[in-house]
This record gives sequence, structure tokens and C-alpha cells, in this order.
Amino acid sequence: MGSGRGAAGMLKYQRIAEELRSAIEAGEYGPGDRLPGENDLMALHGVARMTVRQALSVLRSEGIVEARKGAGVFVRAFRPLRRRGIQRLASERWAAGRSVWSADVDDRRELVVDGVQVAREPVPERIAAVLGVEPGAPVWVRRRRYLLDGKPVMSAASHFPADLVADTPVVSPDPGPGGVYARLAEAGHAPVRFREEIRTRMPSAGETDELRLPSGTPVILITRTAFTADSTVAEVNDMVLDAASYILEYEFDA
Amino acid sequence: MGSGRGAAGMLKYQRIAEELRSAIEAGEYGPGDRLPGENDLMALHGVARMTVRQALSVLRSEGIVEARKGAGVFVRAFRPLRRRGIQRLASERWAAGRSVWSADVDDRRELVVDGVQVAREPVPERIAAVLGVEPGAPVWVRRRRYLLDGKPVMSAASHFPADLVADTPVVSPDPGPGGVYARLAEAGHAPVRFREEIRTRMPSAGETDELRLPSGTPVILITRTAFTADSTVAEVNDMVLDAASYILEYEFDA
DNA sequence: CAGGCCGAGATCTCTAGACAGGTAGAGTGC
DNA sequence: GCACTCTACCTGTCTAGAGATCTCGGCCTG
Repeated sequence: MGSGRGAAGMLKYQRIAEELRSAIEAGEYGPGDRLPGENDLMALHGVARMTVRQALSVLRSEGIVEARKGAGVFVRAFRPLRRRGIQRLASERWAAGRSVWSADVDDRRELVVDGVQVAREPVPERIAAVLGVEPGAPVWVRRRRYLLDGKPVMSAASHFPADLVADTPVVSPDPGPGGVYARLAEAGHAPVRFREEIRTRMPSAGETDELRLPSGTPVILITRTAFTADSTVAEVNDMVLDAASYILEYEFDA
Repeated sequence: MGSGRGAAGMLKYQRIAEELRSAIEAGEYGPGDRLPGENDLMALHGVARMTVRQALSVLRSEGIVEARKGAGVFVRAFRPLRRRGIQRLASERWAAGRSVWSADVDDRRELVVDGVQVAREPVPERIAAVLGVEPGAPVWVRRRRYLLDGKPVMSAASHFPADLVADTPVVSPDPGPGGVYARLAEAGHAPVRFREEIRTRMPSAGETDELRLPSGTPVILITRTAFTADSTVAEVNDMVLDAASYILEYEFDA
């Protein structure tokens, strides 16, 4: 048969995708509901399996449905956290001994830290210049993952210049109340200014794996640089967030 | 043949995708270069066309490759703009009569405005609550698109309460030096505080169309709310950015 | 030399069928 | 009532082939 513009000027797989999409938008299928299966759609539209699969792959890559092998195709939900970029780093917060992250969760949902690892590693090239150390020089790296309702929503790797944090609680797995910023302050390296750089792209295979992302979800990359009063860099924090789990917020004066 | 784990524990299409991916990362194919075509890959790996296509679709959905029908599959480039969220809205800037957007382009590349439209429209539901007007009430909407080297990288729609901007240059296509914020200030509604909310997802069909996005590129949604000194909302600006064209930056004190 | 035509080659769409492997509910046995 | 097995169903992978449609460079004409 080949292709050729179909009846309504639309390709078959586009027609099927469009029909399902508008059914979802109309609320016929709510979050978590199962869509008709491949076999149903084949019979319903009189097309081959691969055509139905292409229609479903459109919806998957748009991130509005998620296929679970052996079970079916399901409508995805969007229930993001709100991450307040500026207030959460206000110094009263970490000075008071509260964790920086408690500012993230607006509902009663809980972010838990998973698998903290602290190690001395050679500095990645991209970060060496920002930290102001020689490429390949050792830095301290704190890696951890954050789970929401058991699902990973973010992974982070903080990089500290080795001479700044050696023999401080910053390099112990549990840095104590107020987090690493409170410890940095006690060591005379209080962060006074932050820069956050944000970009977004589709995840690499490793990121998909680590955050257990369904296909069709982008990741948000945030690189935060913390500056001390004498303009040295105390930390470079590389974060990878599940885009479907976050809304970022920045509030500031003109 | 069916599937079943292949030789190296990897599926055929994954093996092909992985091979191409690492060749790209190794620099064998630079930005803009053409990859081997479907027929070449079929012959080279001894697989069916659909299998090669699935491999290429993995790379496309990762956004590292872009197919041009009739021509081939090409490696994509990533040359983003830097958008400084806070400095660019500092009041000295628009008071001095400079356009807000000149702060975006760091290189010598130029952002040009395309197709400004100003109209009175019923307020979208999502924005009504923020603006503090009745759902469906008329508001003034400024729509425009921004092009970089002829390619659209962002579209924006600013919403103003009707009573605030009626009979001001804010609702004329060309608001004059300093942009709409300077005009709002002259009308006694100078923005003194901003909130930007950021989220990210795959684009809808309309967004793909308007920004001419290749598949595999997410969009960044920024909603900026501008507050005046008496805490009323002067503007809600809904922006859609091509994620491959932007790095966002926010810099602030602890 | 400019401009249009044309064809080779590229991707895109679609078919019909097959097997692999995961899921979840029904039914069975204790 | 509980745990286990079995099975029908579902998605994932792959084949071999064919027509549609777009691109781009070469050729030919004026």
C-alpha cells in the first residue's frame, strides 16, 4: 500500500495518535488508566501492528503515556515538586540548622536521601575551570540521590576543593544539622552568593537508568556554583532532575 | 527470528545505536555531518530496514541526531544562548531605555523579534487566578516570536490586566525604548518584583510547529509574573523556549 | 551563464507474520 | 484463607518487501 496522504490528509499513525491524544485530553482516560492494547487498535483501525506501534511511540515520545511491557500502555501523571531556587538558599535557613531540602517539598510528600557517597576523585574537566583547580587534580565529591515516594527524582554530585574541606564534617556522610553549608560556614568559608545554570535535554542511557525514567521525559541539569566572601568557589554542585517531577521557581527584585 | 538476547547481551537495534553514538562521541562524526544511511546500515549489520530505523529513532529521541527526509541523518549541534534571569530584569536596564533582550545574547549573534501581535482576548483559565481577574474576562495579550539566525528559538505571550494598560503604549505593537516595563513604569505600575516558574516537557504538536523543532528536543516553559509595589500583578508572561537553544542563569545572594 | 528538468538515492510509511518474554489474574492445592 | 502455578494476554523485537515522497546534483536547454 505504501503511504500517500490518507483520507483526511493525515497519515494513519498520526490519525490514531491524534485520536488517542484528544481522548486523553478530553478526560476519557485519566492518569494511570490503561489505553486500548495494540491488538484492539489493530482491529479497530484495520492496520498492521507496526503502524499501531508507531502511533503509540508518538505518544510515548511526547511523554503523555508510558508502556509497561506485558501489561499495557498507561496515561502518565504530572505531580511536580516546587523547588524555590532562592529562598531555599537563604542563609537564615541553613544557619538555623534546617536542611536545605526541606524547602523543596510543599505538600506532605517527603524527599529522602539515598546512597550518600563521599570520595576523593579527579576533577572533571568541565568543573576544573570553575573550581579554579588544575585539570585532573583531586577534589572531594559528595554524591547522593533523592527519592520521592520511593521513586528517584534527582541525583546530585557536589564538588569541593580539597584544601577547603579536608578534615571537616563536609566530607563525612552525615554533615549534621544545617547541611554542608553550615559546616562550610563554621570553617570560615560561608557561601554568600550562588549561581545556578540550567539546561535541559533528553537523558543519556546512564541517566535514564539512575533516575528510572520512562522514555519521553527530559532531564533538567542544574549546575550550582557557591561563592564565598572572597570570591573563591566553595562548591560546584551538578544536579540531574527528572523534568516530570519538578517546577523550578526563582523570585527576585527588579 | 524473534528477539532474544543477542550475542553481547544487547539487542540488535541497541547495538547499532550504541555503535553510532560512541562514534559520534569519539568525534568520528562532527556536528552537521551525515551518518551512514539506512541502506548502508542494513547491509553492514545484515538486518531489516525496520531494525535500522529503530536504532536511528533511539538517537533521534535522544536529540543527538536529526533526520532530514530525502537527504539523510545528521549530527546535531548545541550552541545555546545564555539567558540571565535576574540581571536582565534589573531596573537600571529598562530605565536606561535598553531592550530587555539585549542581555540575552552573549556572542555577536542577534535575536530578532518576529510577528508581534497585540490583541484583547479572554484570559486563559490558568492565568486568570494569578492576574486576579475573573475567568474569561478580557485581558491584553502581546504575542511575539524571537528568531536567532532566522530560526525561531522562543515564543512568548504577555498578559496584562485590561484596566492597567488601556490607552498606553503597552498595547501598541512597538512600545518604544526600554520596552513595556518602561511604559508600565511611566503609567505608575513599575514592576518591582518578579517570579519565574520553570518547567520542562516534550513539545506539543503546535509548539513543534511554531518553533520548528526537530523531534527529540524538549521545550522549556517559563511563566514570569511581574509584581508592582502594591503587590498587584502587572504582567504574566508565558514563554516557550527551544531547550537546545538556551542555558538559563540565575545569580543571587545567600 | 542562468534556469528548469530529471533521475538516483535517501527517508518515510505501511503490510503480514513470527517468536520472545513479562504481567497479572484465574484457578488449584494445601 | 493463603500461597503457588498456570495461562491468556500484552508489549518488545525482528523480518522481507514495496510504494510514496522529498532532496540534491547533474544535465540540458534557451
